[in-house]
Amino acid sequence: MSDKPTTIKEIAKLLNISVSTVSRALNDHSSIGLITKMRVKKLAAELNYEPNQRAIQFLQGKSHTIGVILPELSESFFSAAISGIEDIAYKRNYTVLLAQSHDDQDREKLLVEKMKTQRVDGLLISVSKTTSTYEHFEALKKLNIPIVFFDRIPPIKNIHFVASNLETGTYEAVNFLLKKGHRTIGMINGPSTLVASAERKNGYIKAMTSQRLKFDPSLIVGCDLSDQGTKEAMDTLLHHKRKPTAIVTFNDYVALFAIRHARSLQIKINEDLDFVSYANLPIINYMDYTPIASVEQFPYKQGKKAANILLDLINKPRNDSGTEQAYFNIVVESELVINQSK
Amino acid sequence: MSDKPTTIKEIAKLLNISVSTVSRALNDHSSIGLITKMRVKKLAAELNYEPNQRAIQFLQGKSHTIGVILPELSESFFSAAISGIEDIAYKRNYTVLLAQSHDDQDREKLLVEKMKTQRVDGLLISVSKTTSTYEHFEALKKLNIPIVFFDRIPPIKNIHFVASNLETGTYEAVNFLLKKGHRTIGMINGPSTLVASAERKNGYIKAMTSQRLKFDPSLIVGCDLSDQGTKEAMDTLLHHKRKPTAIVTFNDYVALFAIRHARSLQIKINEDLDFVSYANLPIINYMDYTPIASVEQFPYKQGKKAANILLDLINKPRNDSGTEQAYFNIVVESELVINQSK
DNA sequence: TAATTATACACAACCGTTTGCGCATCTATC
DNA sequence: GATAGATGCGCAAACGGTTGTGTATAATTA
Repeated sequence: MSDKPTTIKEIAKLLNISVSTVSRALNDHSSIGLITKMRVKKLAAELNYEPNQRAIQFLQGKSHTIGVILPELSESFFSAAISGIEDIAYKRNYTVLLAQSHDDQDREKLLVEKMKTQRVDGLLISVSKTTSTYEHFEALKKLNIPIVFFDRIPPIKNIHFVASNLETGTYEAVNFLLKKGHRTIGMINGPSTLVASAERKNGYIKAMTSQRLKFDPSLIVGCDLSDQGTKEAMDTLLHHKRKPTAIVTFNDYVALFAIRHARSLQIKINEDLDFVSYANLPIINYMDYTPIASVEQFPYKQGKKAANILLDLINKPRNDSGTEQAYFNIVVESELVINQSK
Repeated sequence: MSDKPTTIKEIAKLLNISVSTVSRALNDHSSIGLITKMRVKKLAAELNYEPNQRAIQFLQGKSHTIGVILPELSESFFSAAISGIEDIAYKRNYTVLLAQSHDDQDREKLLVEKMKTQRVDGLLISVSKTTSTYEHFEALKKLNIPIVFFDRIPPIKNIHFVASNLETGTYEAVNFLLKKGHRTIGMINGPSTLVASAERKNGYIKAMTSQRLKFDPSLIVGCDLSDQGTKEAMDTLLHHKRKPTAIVTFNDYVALFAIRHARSLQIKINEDLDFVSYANLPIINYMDYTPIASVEQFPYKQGKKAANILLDLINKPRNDSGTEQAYFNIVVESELVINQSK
């Protein structure tokens, strides 16, 4: 029946007062008399009046909206992250515009563009794997739309970001294995192009050398993270002249496949061979043969932190003068979690 | 340096022409001369002009935005669904406003309210578990903002919805087990308050009776879906006078825990006891002891379908006359997927 | 050549709300 | 009783586009 939402004009007309009076009455402005305020509020309530946010956003040049671009929403890391982002946005009365790049650079560029024309107040982004140029972010910077990069950080200077430091977690993980008595520890690492691979490697090296053990580079094998690649990496390690008694895998998918492969070779998991991985999968606890420990990256927490930083940037007094801008480079320490169930 | 985005006014002033001419030139209106068009477009490109979508949305009373309210983004079913929703929205040039209710009725109400004040063109929602009243949806209806309910459907009349029919999938699942030779089939079902539990039960009964087998209600045990509840349900079934040789579990979490419990009792999975479950978890394929088959609900596909229906509703010519409104009640058939890896 | 018709642009209203400013009316002060 | 200050409200501009209508100039036709 009723079609268009009630406007302030209609209220004004019905009460024979001006729109400005209605507006001020609703906002409890001091210059409006008590009786008028009451009359306006009463009618507004009856008509289910609600201010048109689009109009206000337009008028004020603020959208109270943040854009979020993630590679893949169905990846549990990112869905946990967006959950944290949305929680903070909700709490701080912001709205979330969501989009996924599907790890496609071109789509990512289009999405950044779209976010810009949508006039988001800020952007939170985890860049796609294929992204190799970064000019599309410059445009936002020029418009003073803050960007907070998240988890997947582009290799450029002067940016805000939140990411986990896998080095410390890896260090803990390897140390944990060393304390358990392992001396030959293998690692199935990711592609060397990823920052995350380097961090894992560094953590490994630090742990070994801190125990005055010699670092053997051949115990770290690269992997394209596919099932086939994992299998090949495992075979390389298992045929190594110093056969490892424990293996650190790049992520849970790799771990699970590696474990399965090892079991098919009659290797006894958690007896002959221990695994440590990085937590991507929530249900690892339900499984039978699992890594004995995981490096947890706290995606939900990271999402919350990134969102908070972005909103702080949006609401901080503008950096009008030529004073130097500070960049938030937040590192969420990863942490080793010993698998309880085993 | 540059602060505010370029506006059409600035272009007009620089070229000494009117804003309307600039607008029409940019939109290739026929009444604008070729030379003028070129000049305008050239300058617009130089100034990186982009139309302010917020202004256009405001002017046209359309936001080209759909709201999506889901209970929990970190649940894989919903993250897969939002992925499908976003893909369709992107393809059809709509924008997604995302929020999660955390299965809290009050928060859900607030979010619906917020979506309304944000003037979304339509709403896609999977209602929270605790939602028991439904007036907050009525307000949207009055404003002609279409709602498509999704997966979790409220028990009210005259609504659009997309949901999966678990009855057919369950029927297939039980039938599959019967064909494999099983005669005593147990079921760990969910709380009887859920529609989904009834659907599973009905599918079970239909499959049994269609094979002229007697339906034994005591072989279906309810479960609160907790680990402890699962364990108790399993014990009930395993101590049943007719010990089942196969069990259908409410979801993968229940299945995995049930399997672990059975194994701890020295029961040989897939020899002494077969399991069939409902697919919630993407990585079930990586596991060692898994259900031999799963009822797949295609959340990604459901998300796409729901989004498409919503956008069709938004863009269909208004139902001005008193003609009856048709309601989309789309049922996405669930489907039995035989576990390949076993 | 005058009348007609395109052509190419400008003017102005509009969307819903906020907000600075101006202007009455009333009360208090001297 | 005149003046000052407070009180309560209206007017109008502004945000950035779109679009219907008006109008001057140029091209076409009779």
